[in-house]
Amino acid sequence: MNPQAIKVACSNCNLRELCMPMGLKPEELDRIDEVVATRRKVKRGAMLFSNGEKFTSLYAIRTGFFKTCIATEDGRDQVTGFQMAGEIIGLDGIVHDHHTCDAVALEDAEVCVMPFDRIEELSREVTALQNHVHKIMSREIVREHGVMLLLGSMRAEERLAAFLLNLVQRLHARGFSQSELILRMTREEIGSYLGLKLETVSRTFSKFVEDGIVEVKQRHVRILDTEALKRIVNNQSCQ
Amino acid sequence: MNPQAIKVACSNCNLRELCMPMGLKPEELDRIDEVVATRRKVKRGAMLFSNGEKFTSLYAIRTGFFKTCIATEDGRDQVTGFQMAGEIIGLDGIVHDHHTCDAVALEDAEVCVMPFDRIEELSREVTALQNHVHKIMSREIVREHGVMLLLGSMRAEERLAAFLLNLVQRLHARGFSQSELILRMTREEIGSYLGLKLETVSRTFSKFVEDGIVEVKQRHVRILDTEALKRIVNNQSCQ
DNA sequence: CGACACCTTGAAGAGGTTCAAGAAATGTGG
DNA sequence: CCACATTTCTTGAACCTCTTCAAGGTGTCG
Repeated sequence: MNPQAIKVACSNCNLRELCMPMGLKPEELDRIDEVVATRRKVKRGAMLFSNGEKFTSLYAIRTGFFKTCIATEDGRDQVTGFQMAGEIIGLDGIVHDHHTCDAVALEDAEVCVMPFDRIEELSREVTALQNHVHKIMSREIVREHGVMLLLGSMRAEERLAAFLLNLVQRLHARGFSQSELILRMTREEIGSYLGLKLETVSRTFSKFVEDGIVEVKQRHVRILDTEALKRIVNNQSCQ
Repeated sequence: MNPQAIKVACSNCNLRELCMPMGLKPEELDRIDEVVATRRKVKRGAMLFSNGEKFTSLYAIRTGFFKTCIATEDGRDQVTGFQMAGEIIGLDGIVHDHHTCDAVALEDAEVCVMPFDRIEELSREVTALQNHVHKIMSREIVREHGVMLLLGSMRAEERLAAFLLNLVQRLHARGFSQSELILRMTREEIGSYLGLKLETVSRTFSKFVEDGIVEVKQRHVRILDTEALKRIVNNQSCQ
């Protein structure tokens, strides 16, 4: 895999508002361009980085779809997130200068490589960038709180409903449909993320179909009743 | 509750190595002292900050023990972490300038108040501080990955074993016993953190006692067989 | 077109929850 | 300092959700 060395600019990237700070002065914007060293293509199924690998850079996803996951010696495996265009990946590597999870492309993808030392250097000078980096990390912490809530207190239907709502919401923010989506991951990967077995994911999809909440044809999902999904997530059981 | 305004210095704090960067030059150390504005005492049961509250500062725990938790409108509740001396709390607030969880003192506590704008300002000048802030946030992200693995793939015994090992390990790093600890939280709070009901936590403790792995008298726990706990966490099931 | 990966569905079983009752510890006010 | 109220913890029994095991179906890619 040869990392393709295409020099590119954030300043005319249409994802800028997703992965970079907004409201920059022109001269700051020029400096931000220095953050992105190169772009790199990652084939479906290939790893962007893997557990144990030396940490050098954060990556902004330009196109494609990733999963991050951790695997333990004893064979356990946990998907810790799914990432799409405009999202930043690789934050786990900062603490120990080595990555602690794998990032796998679930479809052909392209990322902007942002060497972290350059980010640190530049964010000492451009306050907006510094603040942006902090917010990105904090956002990831808050997102994970949400996943903990899901894994710790929700039942299968609630988990899958929350998962679908979260996916369409993020896709919608990127200009895609509010009601239709194509899953880039397998039932098993969804299950891993949601703390369920793939059979349970499949059964729960089937139940949603029976109830007229969604249409499912393999990985193609059409949401027929968003409100019903929201009710499933918010209502019931409590504690 | 009157926030006690005692001006203090990191430079002679024995927790420095836990919450501040190491290997600073003397002049940098002096500057770091500027980060801590005041200290604040928090009574057992009181909140350091709460969901929705304006974010202004990070807090370094000097003494005492906290839990952080999120509560949803529909009555769900999830403990997202337990924090002890030397740990930093409040990172969730950075993204939206408001806290998204509650931080509750589980015993009388004292924290160092570190206004975040001051942290940002200073970390533009002191590279070691900048790097330290990044590492702290990344560490929290990695910790949460571990919790996701626990919640997503472990059974009750494995969760409790992992929980106990994590607690003693952190306590030991602070000079306490490797084998004895006092739980500062209730069974219900442990359960919330581990995605279990309090009865299950209680039963699992009882099982560990039967198996001669620990001694439990209410909140006082003595670990008799650390290796057994490790085996419980690492071995079995897989998939 | 055939091999392989992925998905669905059924039936049985296990692990954890729920409900309930009682015991132990803790805190409070007289 | 003791009595009482309250919180916390333990344990049992029934139940339920999700998992496990198994088999067959569907889709995809070389």
